Amino acid sequence: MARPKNKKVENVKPVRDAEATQAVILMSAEEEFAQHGFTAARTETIAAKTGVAKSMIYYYFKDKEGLYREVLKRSHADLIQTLQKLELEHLSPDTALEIFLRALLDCVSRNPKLPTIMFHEAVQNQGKYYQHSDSVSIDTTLIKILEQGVTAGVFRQLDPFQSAINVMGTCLFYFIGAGNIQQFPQDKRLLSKAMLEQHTHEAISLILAGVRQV
Amino acid sequence: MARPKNKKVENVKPVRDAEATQAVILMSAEEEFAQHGFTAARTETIAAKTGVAKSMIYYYFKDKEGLYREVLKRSHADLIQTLQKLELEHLSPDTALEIFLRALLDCVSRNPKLPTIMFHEAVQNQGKYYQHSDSVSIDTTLIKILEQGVTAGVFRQLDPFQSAINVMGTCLFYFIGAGNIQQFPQDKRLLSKAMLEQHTHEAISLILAGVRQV
DNA sequence: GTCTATACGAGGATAGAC
DNA sequence: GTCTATCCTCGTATAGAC
Repeated sequence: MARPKNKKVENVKPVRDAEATQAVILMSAEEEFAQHGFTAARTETIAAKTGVAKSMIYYYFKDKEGLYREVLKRSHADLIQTLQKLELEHLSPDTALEIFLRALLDCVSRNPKLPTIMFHEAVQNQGKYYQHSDSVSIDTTLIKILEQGVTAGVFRQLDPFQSAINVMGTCLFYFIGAGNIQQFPQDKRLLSKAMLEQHTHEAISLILAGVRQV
Repeated sequence: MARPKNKKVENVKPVRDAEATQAVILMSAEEEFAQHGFTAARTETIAAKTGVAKSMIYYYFKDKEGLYREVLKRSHADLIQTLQKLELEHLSPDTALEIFLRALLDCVSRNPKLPTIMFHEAVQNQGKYYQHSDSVSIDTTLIKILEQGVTAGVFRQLDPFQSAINVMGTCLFYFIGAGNIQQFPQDKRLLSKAMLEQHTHEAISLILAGVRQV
């Protein structure tokens, strides 16, 4: 059976599309790093899931660390940007908090791997691949909101620093446990659209009720 | 300067105390596994921090996995036991919740490495080293308390399952971030006694206020 | 029980053909 | 740009002396 000439129907692999190749590597790498962290991640596993040769990783990203840095950068980009353009200054603390939380939860719902990536980076590498701007500034924003709420009297007497951490925990821990608890029947997977929306709602309710002055 | 005879002051190492050797290995291993998880942990690093030879790990624990299992078991023992003997059945849901939370936070404050060990196990290994009894039962207890509180009307309308996860997050996330955020001046280390007590207080306050019916 | 030395496999990285 | 084949370091695990 003859094929149309000038068309490689069989042997689809050598597409020679640089962008596409990088994209699949990055996607596979994000998954691997999210589950295992930098050290325990295997370049071979990353390559295997893409279909492209392992050496492509080194061609495009120099080495494992280069790939890791790129994954870290891209994973955080969306979150950083979203939170930066929030304009919370002129809002009341409780509205600001709700908007902040909704934005945060939207981001991580879109990219559920982000919390585990952050976690591995924080625990394993003590955050050494983070620029001082990144996740630090996230917490700073939240601390400020809480501080203003306390002084304004709309939030109860809480420690802004400690509470900021706990609030983040309420939002993000869900995604850390997700991998472990997801062996559930039906459409109760923790990362299904319905469950993610519910988590967003539940987390925001819990936090707002938790900080409010009674 | 002569030393008392029959006393090895110099060359302290060959003590030949089996229990002591195992103990130092386990302590060092717990630290290493807490930071890096099973795969990324290095037996050489574990041994180096103890002063005993690397081969002692294999002598006492067969292999890296055997050591890991033992660390896992011991780390969880305290928590499992403490929560099992709580007797929460005859208490009102809000009192039960507070007691449960205080017990949980006491345990993890005594052993701050536990949350990161759990985390690594959940994310990296998808909980495969867990028996079905362990951390699952922790959450089950919490879910039951929340359910009873909702039906009794003392808690607001919340989803017990989702809220249980979020409550755990409020308590435990602190310890996950601790390694990363601890570069703080003075006695503001996140794992200092004062800060741990404050965290216990802040977390309980946030949760109780967050679930209560208004 | 403890150590040193070493075997062996896994995994990161490179060379060179196509 | 992509692949295959190979190198070599690092890390687990064992052998054997003390």
